[in-house]
Order: sequence, then C-alpha cells, then structure tokens
Amino acid sequence: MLDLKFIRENPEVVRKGLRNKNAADIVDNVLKIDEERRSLIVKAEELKSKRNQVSTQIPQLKKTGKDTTEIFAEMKRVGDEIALLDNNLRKLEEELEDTLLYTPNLAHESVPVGKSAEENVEARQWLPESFSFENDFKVLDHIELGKKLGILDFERGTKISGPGFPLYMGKGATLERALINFMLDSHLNEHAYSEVFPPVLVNKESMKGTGQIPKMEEDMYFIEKDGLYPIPTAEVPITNIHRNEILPGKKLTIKYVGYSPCFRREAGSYGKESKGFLRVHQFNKVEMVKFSKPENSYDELESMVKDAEDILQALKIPYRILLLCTGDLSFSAAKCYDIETWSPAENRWLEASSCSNFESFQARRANIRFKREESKKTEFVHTLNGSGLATSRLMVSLLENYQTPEGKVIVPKVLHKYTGFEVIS
RNA sequence: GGAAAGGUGGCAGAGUGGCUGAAUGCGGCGGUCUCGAAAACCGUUUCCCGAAAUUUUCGGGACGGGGGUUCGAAUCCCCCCCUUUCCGCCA
Repeated sequence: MLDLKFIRENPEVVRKGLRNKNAADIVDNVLKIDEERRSLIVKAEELKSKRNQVSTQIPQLKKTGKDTTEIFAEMKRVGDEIALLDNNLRKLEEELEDTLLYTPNLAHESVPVGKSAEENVEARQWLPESFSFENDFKVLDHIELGKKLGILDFERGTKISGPGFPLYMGKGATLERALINFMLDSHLNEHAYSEVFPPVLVNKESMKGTGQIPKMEEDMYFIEKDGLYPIPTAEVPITNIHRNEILPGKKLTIKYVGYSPCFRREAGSYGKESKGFLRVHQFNKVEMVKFSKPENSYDELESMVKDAEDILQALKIPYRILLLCTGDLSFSAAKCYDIETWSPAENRWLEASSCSNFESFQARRANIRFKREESKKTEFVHTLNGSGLATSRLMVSLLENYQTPEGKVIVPKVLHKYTGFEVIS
C-alpha cells in the first residue's frame, strides 16, 4: 500500500511512477477523497470535543439537583450528528482503502523504465567451468529423461490430482528432498538465516498483508469452507509472522528461511510453457524473507541475490541475473532481480528465483513496524523476499545439464551426502 | 463436534455506567547513592488520526473485532473471532 501522506505531498511523483508500472492513475481520486475525509474529521472532532466537555460537567449538575433534560436533548442532537458524520467518514475511508489496496507499489529510482519483459536488463551471467551452450549429443528434455529414468511421472500425477501436479518417484523424489535440504542447510550455515517451517494454509488478512489479494485473488486457491488460502509462496506466512507488531530496532535485519510447497492456480495460462515442470500448480520452494531498516534494504537485496547465487554456483548450474524493468515488476515490488537457469533442451533461460525489495509496501498493509533505538520513533520496516530457490525449474536445469550421452544423470557433488547416490540411471 | 470459563498496557492483574489511557505489582529506561554492582529511593514508560504552528502545542480515537443501548460505555445488550479447561474424535 502506498503512503497516503506521500501521495498528498508528491502527487506528480506518484502519477509518473504509476504510469511506469502500467497502472491506473488514482492520484486525483485519492486526493479528492482524502480532502473530503479530512474536512469531515475536523467537523466530527469539534462536536466530540463539545460532547466531552459537557459530559464532565454532568455529574456535578446531577449532584446539585439541576434539571438536565434540556442539556440531554441538546446532546442527543449532537450525538446524532456525530453518528452521521462518522458514518460518512467510514464510507470514505473504505473507498480510500479500497483504491489503495488495488494500487501497485512504485519502482525504485534504480529500476530501468520499460514496458514489458523485453526491456529487462541482464545484470550478469555465471557459467560453470568447461560449460558450453552447444552440446555434442542430443540432450533429452526433463520430461522424456524423467520418464526414461523412472523418476518423474507426470501422467500419474495428472491421474491423482490433475495436470500440473508433478509426481516424483524413486531417486527423483530423493533428489528433490536432497535439493531442499541442501538449500536450507546452506542458508542456515553459510548465510545466517533462521529456519522456519510455516503453515501452508493462511487466512485472508495474511494474503492481504503481502499483496496477493484483493488484486490477484483469481490466481489463488481458496478453501471456501474454512476461509483459508493455500499459499502461493512461503513469503506469505513468513512475512506475516510479524504482522501487527512493532519490532525492536536492534533486532533488524531479521532473516528467515523456510521450505514450503507452493500452490498456484495459474488461471488462463494453459498452453504456453505448461509442459512438465515449466508451469505447475504445486511446486517446492525454499524462501528467504528479510525485515530490514529502510536505509539497509537495498544492500540486503543485493546480498539476498548473492545468497541465491551461491546455491547455483555450488550446484554448478549456469544462470543469469535479470534486473526487471518497471513494466515487468510485480504488484508489490519496488525492485526485483530474477535469476534464470539454463535449459539446454529448451535452449533458453528459465526463471528459478525472484528476489525483491518491497520497501514499506507490504509493511504498511500488514502493519509491520520497528522502533528506532535512538529516537524511539516507530516506522514501517522494509520487507524483502527471494526464492532460494524453487526446485521445479531448478530440477529441469539440473537434469538437463547433468545428463550424459548415455542418458544417465550425474548427481552434483554437493548433493551426494544428501542423496546417498551419485548417478541416476 | 459438545460443555464451561475467559480476552484490559511488554507481562501479571484491578476496575462492572461519569476527571479511568486506565489502580497496583513485575519488567524496561533515566537518575540519586556506590570504586563498581546489588538493594533502597525518586522519576519515567502504548499506539493511531487530525488541526495549527515546525519538531512543539491543542483536539479526537483505541480495553480481542464489529454493531447497538445511553447525554455519556473498558463497564450493559447482540454478532463474530481467539484463548484456556473438560468430554468426544484423531496423525
């Protein structure tokens, strides 16, 4: 959620920022409602002040036996008018809140302005030693390879649940588990995150806090009977750990990492990219979440990207980093890096991670604040999160990059102690 | 799922219609004392919104959430949420 005061004081900045993000211009509307709102507040508060004054005198009057009928009648009218004003005020505030909840975050000034994904900027690439984009044998894609090796069974996954629900078998299941454990251990031991294991069904307030609803409600699963949403990412429960809290400034930056399955409806995205692991309704992800002071959040974003990169470098999987342009940034993000891993069979890069700074956008929605040690002032924290990483796309790159001409898959060395085997054949 | 009790400041816990943003205790912070510490004593200790002035003054609001009664609600009534205990069910 954008800061109402900021909109009031910087209407042109907001207008331009929204345009860059391909979003509707709500500035005039917001300013108009806000002005009306404040004038109502002034009127209502004058009356309340009067009511309070009179109220303190009433016990005295009663004690001295004065007749209060006249005053009570007058105060009744005042009370009715207050109720009326408060009612109108509530309506305006609802309208304001509604508008703001549907309005995306503005991009940071370091984000390149662009219309769509084509204008994203490649920040850097990392390729393992002796890596080549050309292969001297025909690389099987992960679907065919997974089937041949008996480690992925998309048909039976579809039978059990429907398309987009992958079923891992045998060494495929073990490899998946190994990846998750390896990533968690790395972030705990090398990068000093604390581990959490969050609930995967969350309530409406939590979804609102991180920005998935109301705007993106269509993309979310929803269990009507209990009013709960299966999470699209562990970002939701982990960020909401501190909803409605004021954190001591000295505890920041707080860094959490957690594994969770993720559920996405992916409404309307069938066809393109929907084969195998490329677009699924359920996948596994290790997620990093940070709560930081505003002045540190951009350094924290860079270090979070590095934390994700460390995983890929340890696994020796080729990747590149994209800095997303304003038009491709997600609803809540102020700045975002995507990490894409190389798929030899697809002959293209696949998004395996997304690391974003939300600045105070989520914090304002979820009411997550901190108290400065020096000034004792409370301010909104900055929240960040990043995949570290999602296993599905990673698995595609891993299987494809590590396959041999004979159709086996070598297990990356760092995973051996987690898998207990070195080759899948 | 059934029954009962209960939700008040960081915590414990008073208040059951009117100077109660809220007693008291603990904790926290600052000070006195001390070479230092403890003890003791003194002081201090929530958050949101608005107006004016520019980091201060004034006003309004908040006792789980929402609505109602009333001149006036932490206090009375209704709905919802949550917690605890007992019973049932259960990995």
